[in-house]
Amino acid sequence: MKATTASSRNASHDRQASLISSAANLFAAKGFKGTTTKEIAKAAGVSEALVFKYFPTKRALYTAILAEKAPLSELLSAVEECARKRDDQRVFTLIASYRIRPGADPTMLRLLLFSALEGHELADMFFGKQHRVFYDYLAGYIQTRIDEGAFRAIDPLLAARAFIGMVVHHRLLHEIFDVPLHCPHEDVVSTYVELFLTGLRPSSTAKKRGVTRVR
Amino acid sequence: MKATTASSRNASHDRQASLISSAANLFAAKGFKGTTTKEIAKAAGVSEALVFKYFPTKRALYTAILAEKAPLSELLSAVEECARKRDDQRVFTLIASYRIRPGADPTMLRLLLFSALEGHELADMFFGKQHRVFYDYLAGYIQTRIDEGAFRAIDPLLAARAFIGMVVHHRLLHEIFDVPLHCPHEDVVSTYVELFLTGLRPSSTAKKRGVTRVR
DNA sequence: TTGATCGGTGAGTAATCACTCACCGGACGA
DNA sequence: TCGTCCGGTGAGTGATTACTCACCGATCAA
Repeated sequence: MKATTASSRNASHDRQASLISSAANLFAAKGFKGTTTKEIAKAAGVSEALVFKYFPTKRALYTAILAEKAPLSELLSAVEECARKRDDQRVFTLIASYRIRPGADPTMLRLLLFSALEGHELADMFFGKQHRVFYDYLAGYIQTRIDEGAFRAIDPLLAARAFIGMVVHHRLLHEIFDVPLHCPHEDVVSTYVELFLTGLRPSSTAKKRGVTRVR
Repeated sequence: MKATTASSRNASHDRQASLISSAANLFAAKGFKGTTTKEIAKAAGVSEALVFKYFPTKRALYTAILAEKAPLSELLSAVEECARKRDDQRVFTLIASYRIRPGADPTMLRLLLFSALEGHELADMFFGKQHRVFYDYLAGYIQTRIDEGAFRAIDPLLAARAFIGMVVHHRLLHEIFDVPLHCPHEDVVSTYVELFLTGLRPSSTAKKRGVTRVR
């Protein structure tokens, strides 16, 4: 019944992976509706008909891409290491550098934005895997540091969003809007981290600027 | 030769405006390639053929939208007022509230993102009108306050991007990724402003955390 | 050798796309 | 009353789309 040897199954899997990779680049560059199945086939070096042997519809191919791509976790473990040592500086520097690092490819960010804008069903899941973990983890860490008195009292989720916001917005400007970077990324990272951590430190003098909590 | 009375010219202009408005909503919701001219016509309540009487191509209609939309400047004057009085708190609160305000419609942000992602020729101009002015103005103000000793030394452009980054990212999460807001926007704004301004204040003690400038 | 089962393709198909064109009806000056 | 614009439309046009199908050649167990 099934003559699928190991090698043929490998070859089949390779084809599938190559299709996913080619399609991901095209979808990231031109969006779902902006990419044709003929282009995908040409980019993968096969006929258009073969695409539909591996994926029943164009949308299924798109879904397979979003479901597969979720590369992180090697970062999270490094961050956790620093978090245990309460090295705030390095915790935030790691996260920022990871996102701003020069070689980071824009594919993921563009794919994420396109999927959210075009309202794909899996966009939420994609966002969850790619970003939500950072917010939750960061918010938890910030809460801990507040409890320990290292940070001043602040909504930890908002603080986490603020930091990720700086960093992601920076990528957005650079990769999507082609705004040129006028200084090396290390400086960018350290400036953001410094700005953020300074903003979180408890004031030595009991500060009195009532506008913060109540309007 | 020209029997175009004032009223007819008005009617013509109204049609055009109504087409632009209908099309803008659709383009914002589904992108350029995701929107059909038939849909635009139906949304405006006219025949598809009429769309092409007013705009030679679908792309020309899109271009007209981007070229027209640029609503701000009433904000900038209010900000300048506060800037003259060196009311940092209010300067940044104004800018943040303007972008986070509850009634702000997501059309502009989505249009901006779509145009940048889809690589429209006018995307840069659109971005310039909608956002660049803020960066330049803010960076200038921050530089002034640094010179006056009110803020610590920091790259003013990066600082401006950091602040706008927090705010825009917040909108992005809310409007594009449907992340729920867990607290009222006034609190969000004041938290961000407080975080940012605290991060900019010169340290009373001569601080010594060498990581900031050199890697 | 046979024949069955693969991976792979060229040549379609129906639907949809942006865009065109011949034509309509009513307002208006003569 | 007549002619002439002019805003507006229904019914197309060719091109492109996602997707299908009949078919090919290589491989390999029997």
